[in-house]
Amino acid sequence: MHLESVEMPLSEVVYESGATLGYVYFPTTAIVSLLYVMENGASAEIAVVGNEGIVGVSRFMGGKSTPSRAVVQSAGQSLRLDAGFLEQEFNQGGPVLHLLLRYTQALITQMAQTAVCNRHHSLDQQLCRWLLLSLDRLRGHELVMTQELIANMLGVRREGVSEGALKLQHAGLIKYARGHITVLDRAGLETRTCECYAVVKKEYDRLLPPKSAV
Amino acid sequence: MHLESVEMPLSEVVYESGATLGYVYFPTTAIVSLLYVMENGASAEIAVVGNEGIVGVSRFMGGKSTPSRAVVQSAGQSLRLDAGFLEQEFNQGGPVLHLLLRYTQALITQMAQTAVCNRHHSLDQQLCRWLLLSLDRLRGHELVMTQELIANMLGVRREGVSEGALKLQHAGLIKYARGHITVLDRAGLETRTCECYAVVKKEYDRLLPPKSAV
DNA sequence: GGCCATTTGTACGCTATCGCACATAATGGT
DNA sequence: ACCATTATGTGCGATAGCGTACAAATGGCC
Repeated sequence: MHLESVEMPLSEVVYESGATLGYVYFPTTAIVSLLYVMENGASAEIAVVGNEGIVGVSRFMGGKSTPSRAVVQSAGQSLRLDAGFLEQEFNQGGPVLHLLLRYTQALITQMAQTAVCNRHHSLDQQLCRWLLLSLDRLRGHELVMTQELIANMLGVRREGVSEGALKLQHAGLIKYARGHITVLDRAGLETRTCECYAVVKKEYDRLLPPKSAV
Repeated sequence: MHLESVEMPLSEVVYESGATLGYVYFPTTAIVSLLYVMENGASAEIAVVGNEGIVGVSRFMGGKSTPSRAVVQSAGQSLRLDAGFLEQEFNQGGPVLHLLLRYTQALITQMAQTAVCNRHHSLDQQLCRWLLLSLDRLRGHELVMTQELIANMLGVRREGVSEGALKLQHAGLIKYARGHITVLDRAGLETRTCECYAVVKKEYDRLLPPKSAV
């Protein structure tokens, strides 16, 4: 069979910047972060992919690689599909092709909104957005993630995340403990985040209605 | 014929956020900016499209619309194609499909890099990047563009652009005069800009080698 | 039970950019 | 030639986030 389940441990690099992708991944319980690492080592997250999406879009888009890196943000499982097989399927057109492309458009929206958010919104707002994005892609209400790692994703200082997380904790929205965040008040986060979260969410719902499946 | 030439005046809105696209456009001499306008009116450019690309990618990606707006950044001409016709062509697969998708991937790279750049680089660097992106899509060395408009694109204050442009002018890299910028030293701009420009440029060259045509 | 590495909290000066206010300069229409 | 409009230059205090340094707390491990 071309499709097999694989375990994805936290911080695993799914693919490296510029590398040709041998597989594409459909996260089931894992969450994967697409991020760009700069020459000086600083990084910034470009998009998040969970069970709604596909890691390795560039493979069927024709480029086979991208300048970004994919890292496991939340450990879990994914279905791995041979890229050559997917390409074949893709080239036959039909519903598979259209579903993949609609997902890609949703991904584009997320990237675009990330650009806007990076430009205009406060660290606090972005932190809330990030927590919500992760939460949407998780089963429960707890994420395993240090402030250091969140800072890497957002492309900010760890101290900044520390302060932001404290505010949220004091407000009773989250509970933080050595790499374990429990979200207590989801609605509260939605109040504090910027419009970017809702824009992306709405677009995902529009392009990928819950019923659709491969 | 399905393809016709249209004039695109400066600042024309090619399509509005959320609107269904009736046409897609292949700029020949025009340059189009994709930007997102926030609730409070502030905006940020997400990508630029010139004669290398297509305005209205979302149409064949399946979404028919996007949350962003397309505005003419530099007046000129474009070829306009009926979206339905393109879709039809697209669905037949083959080289047209693959070219469009490769372009879309290049566009994705540009958006991703914009996100990174917004996060990490200085206004001065971003200004240089912006000038180079425009320059690459123009015939000559002169762009018609007020500082106010550049500020809108970059999502920064007009005063910031003013200061940045002055520095460049004093360094002899550009000449600025009431909405007319002449680039005198392209290499100088490349020195001052961040790595983002080169990353995107390289990826465009890789995905869309000069010889390819529809 | 105690040690050490990891994670988180806090402080402080620095810088880029913002928001606002206003001065100056060039252009075009009448 | 004049004036209104548009475009650009400049100054200032405010602030968000940075870089750095260090302290405190927690949990794993021997």
